[in-house]
Amino acid sequence: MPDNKAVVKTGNEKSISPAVIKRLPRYYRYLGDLLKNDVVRISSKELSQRMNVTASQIRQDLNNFGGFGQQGYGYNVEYLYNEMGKILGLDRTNNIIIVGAGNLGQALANNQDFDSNGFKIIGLFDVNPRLIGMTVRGVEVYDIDMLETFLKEHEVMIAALTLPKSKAVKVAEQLVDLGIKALWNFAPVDLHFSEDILVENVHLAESIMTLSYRIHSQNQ
Amino acid sequence: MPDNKAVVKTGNEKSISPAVIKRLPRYYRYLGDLLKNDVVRISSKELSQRMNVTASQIRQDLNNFGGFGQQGYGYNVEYLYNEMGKILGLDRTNNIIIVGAGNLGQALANNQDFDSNGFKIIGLFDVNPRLIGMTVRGVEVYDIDMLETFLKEHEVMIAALTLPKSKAVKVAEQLVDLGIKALWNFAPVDLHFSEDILVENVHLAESIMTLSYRIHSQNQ
DNA sequence: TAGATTGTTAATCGATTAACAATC
DNA sequence: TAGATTGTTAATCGATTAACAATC
Repeated sequence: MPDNKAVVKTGNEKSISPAVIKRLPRYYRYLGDLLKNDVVRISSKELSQRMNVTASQIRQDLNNFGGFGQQGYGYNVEYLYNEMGKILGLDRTNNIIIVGAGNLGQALANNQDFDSNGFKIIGLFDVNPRLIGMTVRGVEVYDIDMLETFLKEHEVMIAALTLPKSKAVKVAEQLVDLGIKALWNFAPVDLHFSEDILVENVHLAESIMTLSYRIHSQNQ
Repeated sequence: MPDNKAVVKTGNEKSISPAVIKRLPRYYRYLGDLLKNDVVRISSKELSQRMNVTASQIRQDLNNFGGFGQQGYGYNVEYLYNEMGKILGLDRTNNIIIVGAGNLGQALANNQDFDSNGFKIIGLFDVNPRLIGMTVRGVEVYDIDMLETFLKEHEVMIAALTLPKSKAVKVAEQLVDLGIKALWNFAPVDLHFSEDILVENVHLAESIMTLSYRIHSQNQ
């Protein structure tokens, strides 16, 4: 009987490095722009010049997911754009709720970029009675007490956390308990859950601080 | 006559790697939290456990800027916090203008985190007559035509760009012409200027896309 | 002093770039 | 076919981790 070690697969066979993953949306954006400008094909070299990266990196990155190009030709823009969209999970509708309907939550709800990429904001939640009942771009603001009911009735994977630091951790725990799988966290705290709960942080204060650092370190 | 090559310095003698720079604000945040909780001293080991990084990395990162610790003792939290603040340029007032006074611009203007770290939003600008004249948290929204006048009267290094993609590039060029040194760009475009103009991007669409990628690639 | 913990050098790991054979 | 450009392997570069002598 032949031993069949290495036959059992660990789920994620070839895991893609975080560095690569972070670059994917930028490729997608450039390809979308090219498509809009009716560019039919592009070589890794030309794309590299536009994006200010190396052609080698582009080819390496793309080949993590398959051979999308053709020798002597380059890449078909529309095909590659669509394939990248599938890789990014943009070929389906990703329902999102926004918890915290203040300025930032409303700004997200109003952002058209999301809709056009398959993200659909289907509800905002807040504790503030002045906000509850409002609609933002057609999306209602619900009482945060309605979360459980709402999440039973709608399939939602992603919750954006646009609420004060003090409430973020507790609400995040509640959301995870209610079945949310991914947190898009705008609060200046680090959230820790089990491995299968995904967290993507947008730390604005940290972003502006790195800019400040660079300004003040510029000339020594 | 001794040759004195290597005496002329290139300005930035030991340039800090981008990876390190990006971690600095997070250290600063943790130290601030520790300080608030009246923790007087902390070892790299304990901090590493709280932050979920290696102690080695913390020591390496900090030692890019000097020896802030003491053998056998660790780091004095208040001292290190203050030193990090200086490194990040938070020990002075950093004036900011926000160009684009929509939801996102208003959200930034309302964000208290910035004030407490030495960032001061001193003006918003927009083309929309409905917004012009409004105040957000005490800060006025000006006609975008007033930019030149305003920037002559105020010392501003940083401009936040919270306006539509279509206008971002042109307005950015105008701001650079008017002497702005750093752009905090929220529009989904890449801005390219000469080396001394700093750009920090916050690409929200790209952020949510990486989350989407991770969701859909989770189980194969 | 003994114990703890830094600062720093050396080793490892991972990511980027270069090179080129394969091939359209 | 000849030229162009990919896919992929190998070389380089940079960042992280480990180790430990220095020292408080």
